[in-house]
Order: sequence, then structure tokens, then C-alpha cells
Amino acid sequence: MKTSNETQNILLIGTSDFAVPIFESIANDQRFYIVGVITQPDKPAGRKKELKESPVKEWSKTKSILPLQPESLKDGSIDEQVKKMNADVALVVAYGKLIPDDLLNMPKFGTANVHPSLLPEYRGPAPIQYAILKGNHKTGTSVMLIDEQMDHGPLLTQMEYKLSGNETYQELSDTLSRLSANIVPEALSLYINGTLKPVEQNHNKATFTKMITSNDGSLFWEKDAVSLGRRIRALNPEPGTYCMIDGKRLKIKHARNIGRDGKPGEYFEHEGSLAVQCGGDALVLDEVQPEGKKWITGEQYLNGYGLPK
RNA sequence: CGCGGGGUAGAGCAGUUGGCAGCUCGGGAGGCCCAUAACCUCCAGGUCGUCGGUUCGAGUCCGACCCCCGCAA
Repeated sequence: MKTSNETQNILLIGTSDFAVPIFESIANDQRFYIVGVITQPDKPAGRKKELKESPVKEWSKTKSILPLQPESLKDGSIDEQVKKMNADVALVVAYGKLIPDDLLNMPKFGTANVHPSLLPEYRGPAPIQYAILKGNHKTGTSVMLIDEQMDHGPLLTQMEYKLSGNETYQELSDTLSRLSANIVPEALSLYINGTLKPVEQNHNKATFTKMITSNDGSLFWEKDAVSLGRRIRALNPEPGTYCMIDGKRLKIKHARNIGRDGKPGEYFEHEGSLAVQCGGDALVLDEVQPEGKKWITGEQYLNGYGLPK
């Protein structure tokens, strides 16, 4: 077994923004040497379908690393290349594709994963959003070893984070990413030198999340303003929340809860801004975006469009 | 050639069959009031995205281009 002052060869596997600060902290840590990066292929994105590189790919280029971008890991197309990397450990963060067992087991010490929840709570694809949606007072991030089941492997370490009740998905994601970046190198290092023993999760307490889609962004004003407010924050900025006015979509970026009774779905003016009555309390819509338009304030909306019927 | 909306005053919008360019905010001046972010009066401010075409006349019709955005991926 290697000692802690030896440099470990590490393979980084990830795609989204969430992974970048974590990978950066690995890159800046003398205990690790990055032998390779795997990220998703460039994909057509946006209206013009221009190929877009993943945030991890952009990051890796700043480190002069050319990432592998296989369409699939299951066909074994990159197995040989990965084997040659001679990785001691692999770290998966927000990769977005299934990684087959033989690849997971290729590194001597296996493959670790960062999951932004207090596992076994919120396994699955949307842990950050769920923490906000459910109105939790705390969440956190977990570092674990990947096993054969989704977010099921033994834990290396966790860190709690207290929620203010005002954070958006984007903000919480950034925060948990930075928190993770602080603890991942140490946890991996202690695990590799044998100081840190993986602890099995309490599987009886496991809860699961489902992928958030744009359909989840539809707001029903019959619901209470508190849960609607959570939804608006949990889906901000992606995929975003919206309601329909006059057959057109109105996206809602930011809303404020005010105490008020009335008929749900009724729009009214509140201190010059657009507001809507909900099932319990009401929401002031501070920042909205009419279909095909730019983001505007609720006040600008009223000036231009007037009060919806 | 994925579908679609839009570029008009500092901001957000309207502009009907082509015929003097408007609304709500904001800005300025004045007034009312014990006072006000409230109310009243008046004022300023627009090469109507760009280029070309049709026409006596184009924000409006035709063509090309630039930019912004929603959906879908």
C-alpha cells in the first residue's frame, strides 16, 4: 500500500459545472497527479445547434489535458486507454452516463463519487433540487465509493450545510460544489492510505429523487405560495418555472411570498409589481420573462402588458 | 436547412385596410398639501435594428442581412 506522501494517479470523470471546482482542487493538490479526464462528447446545443463543449472539457483544456469523450463506456472502446493510465483511483462527479463495473474496478482503489446530498437521503439525479423542493433545513455533500447500485456505495465522508431557505438551485449547487472541493482531496487521500475506512450507508433510510424535467416547471396557483416559492427556487435557472397567460408562457425567475387571501390564480398589483394569489398566501412576481422576450421586472411587466385578466 | 416570437422615447409595450408616431412607468419644471413614494398641470426625449425595393407617400408591403429571446434537442 502506498503511503500518504506518495503521489496518486487519479482519473477524473465528469461533465457539468458542478464538477469543475472539485477537479480544480484535485489538480491543485500535490498528493494527486491527473492521468486522464473523461467527459461527455461535445453536443449540439442551442438554437443553431452548434457543438458545445462540456464545462469539464473547457476546464481540462486549461490544464492542457485532452479529455476522452466516448459516446458510451459500455462498448469497451476506451478500456485500453484507461488501463494505460494506470490510475490508482478514479473520481466521478456529475458525469451523466452509466459507468460499467469493469471500468469502475480498473483503478487499484476503485472509483469514488461525489453526491450533493446527505446520503442515504436523496439518491438519484436531482438531490440539490429536492433539498430545496422539500423545504429541508439542511443538506450537504457526500463522498462515497461507487458500487453496483445507484448512489449506494459506502461513505468516505460527508459534510452538512445549513439552508437559509432562500437559495436557488444554482446557488446551492455552487455552494455544495465548493464544499465538496474542500473535502474531496483529503478524503480520497486518507482512504487510499488506509486511515479512512468506508462506512456502509443505512440503506433502510434511503430516499430517492427523480430527474427534473421542464414539465416540472409548470406552476399551479392553486397550490400554496410556500411550496410554489420552493419550486421556483429549486428549478432556477434550469429548467425554470412558468405559468400560462393568454396562451403564452411566462417564466418566473424570482417571487416573494406575501400574506393574502383571495381566489387562487387571480393576478393583482402589489406595490407596483405583478403578483398572483395562490392557494395559501400570494406571490409577488419580481422577475419574469414573457415568451420570446427578455427578463423583465414585475413592474416592467405591468407597465407594458397591464394586469392579466 | 428543427419549430416559433421579437427589435418603435431612458425602461416595458401599442400602432387598426400604407396617410402628422402613441400608452404606462421613469426623467425635468410647476402646483396642491402640515406632509408624501399620493394627486393635478405642463415639458423634454424616437435616424421606428441595418441596407435595398415597391409607392405620391412605408413603423406598416417585398427582399437581404445583423442582433435578442421562447420551445425542442
